Amino acid sequence: MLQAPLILQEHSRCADCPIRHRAVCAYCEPAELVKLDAIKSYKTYKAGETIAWAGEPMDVIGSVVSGVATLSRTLADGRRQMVGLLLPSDFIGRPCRPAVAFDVVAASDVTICRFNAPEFEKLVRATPALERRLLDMTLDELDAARDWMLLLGRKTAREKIASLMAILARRDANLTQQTVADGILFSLPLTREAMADYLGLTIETVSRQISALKKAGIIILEDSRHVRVPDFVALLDEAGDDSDGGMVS
Amino acid sequence: MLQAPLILQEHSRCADCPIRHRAVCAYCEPAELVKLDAIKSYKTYKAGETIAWAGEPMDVIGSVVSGVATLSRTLADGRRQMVGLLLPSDFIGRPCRPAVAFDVVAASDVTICRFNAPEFEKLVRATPALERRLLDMTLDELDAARDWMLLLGRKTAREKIASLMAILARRDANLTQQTVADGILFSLPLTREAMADYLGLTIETVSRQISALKKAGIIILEDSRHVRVPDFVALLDEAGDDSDGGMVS
DNA sequence: CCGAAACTTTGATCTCGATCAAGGCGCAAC
DNA sequence: GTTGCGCCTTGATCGAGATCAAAGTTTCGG
Repeated sequence: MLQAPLILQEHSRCADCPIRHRAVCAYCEPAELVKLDAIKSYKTYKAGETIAWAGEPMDVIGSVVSGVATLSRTLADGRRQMVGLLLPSDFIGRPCRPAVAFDVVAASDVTICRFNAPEFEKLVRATPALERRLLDMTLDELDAARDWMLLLGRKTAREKIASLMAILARRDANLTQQTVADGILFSLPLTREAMADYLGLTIETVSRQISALKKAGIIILEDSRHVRVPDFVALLDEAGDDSDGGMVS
Repeated sequence: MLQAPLILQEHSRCADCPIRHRAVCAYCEPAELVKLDAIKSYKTYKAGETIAWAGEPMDVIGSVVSGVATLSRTLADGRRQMVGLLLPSDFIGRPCRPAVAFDVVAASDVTICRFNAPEFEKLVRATPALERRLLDMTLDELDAARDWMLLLGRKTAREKIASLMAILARRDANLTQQTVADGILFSLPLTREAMADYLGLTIETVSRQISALKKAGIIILEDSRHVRVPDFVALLDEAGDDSDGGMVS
């Protein structure tokens, strides 16, 4: 079970960097916040731009401030699988590892709050609370990855689409603190191709299954990138989990 | 890249517990070994026995000494996906988490070296080196899980089987320190059903693809549970990775 | 406004792996 | 021995999703 995302009010100085809250600040002392402040900078990437290639030296450590980034790997013949979706407040980078393990690509325009890598690692080493927090986050990501393995290995195309919608709806609702009135409204921050790469499908199948869910009344397409879910429980039912619809780290 | 498993010679007192080496001892002081010694016990499970159910309170923390255990999740209608394979020297359990996240099942008779959970966690909290080691291990598992996502989402049945064979061959070779003479010989510690659950296939497809690889000369079946690989590179080629064939944590 | 490019949808057909079905093998109990 | 039970293999058929193909929609620069 994901702990509820921590919203910004706790430390006023975090207002400009949502990330530090969820990813780093949760268990750390105000003193560490100041130290993190000193080594951070912002960078914006255009949609489609590659932020880091697998195998490169690790210099991307930070978090997503806005937009969507993806982690993926591509086989020699071009088949691609996305292995992680990085939404605002998600942490990027593997602390204390020399190289990037998967390609990091901007799915939309993305702004990232970056920490100077060597200094960040030095700070981590010196701060047990930070290290503990990183372990905690990594365990969350591991659980999410394993939930996704169940989806990739055993769910039908329709269940895959419903699961993805449920995750995005939940994330969006958390971010906007929106209550469920005439249904949840959220945006699809991914192209059909990106969804296909995430779900282990083709774009045609993604499109067809979205149409099918629309026809069944489970979702309503405001336009091709905005979805309304009148009955979230019905959506979860389509997703096939008995549990809570899966989580992104 | 997996670091070479640490073999036993480093501390003589570890001789009876291979686990502590790979999972815990690598970075810790001899003093911590003594403390771990004090809270460990062994337990053996029969093949097929469930070691822990998802959702149960976490009291299984330790490592596999011999045999094979699996992590899996099952959908309401019975579809099952294995999300982790726990071979000798692999760590079991999520430090400092209240509940088990996936079913832990013995695939063969399994002996586990268990640590008293509360005391283990206390020791972790008090020992930054241990905590760092756990973070490191968790990152390895995360990478392995994501590699597996690529397999589940995008590889063909034949590539899946070849990938699994490559992983098992590598693990076995590492354990036995065996050199490649007339090929690598290793045992399949899994039933066809377990392989199917791991690869997102059915048992019939697993059986057929193993037969196909046999017919193609990529593998030689000594019997249904023992495989010889005359040319490991040819096997990797069938597995479809450009990289190193994938790793189990 | 037009035109081009990127993205999306829909249709027709094909194929890989699932499903259904039968039989073989190894082993333990009787 | 025979019976029964797990486990594995092989064959025949089916179907979900891939592939091939075409057309509709949105966006953006001119």
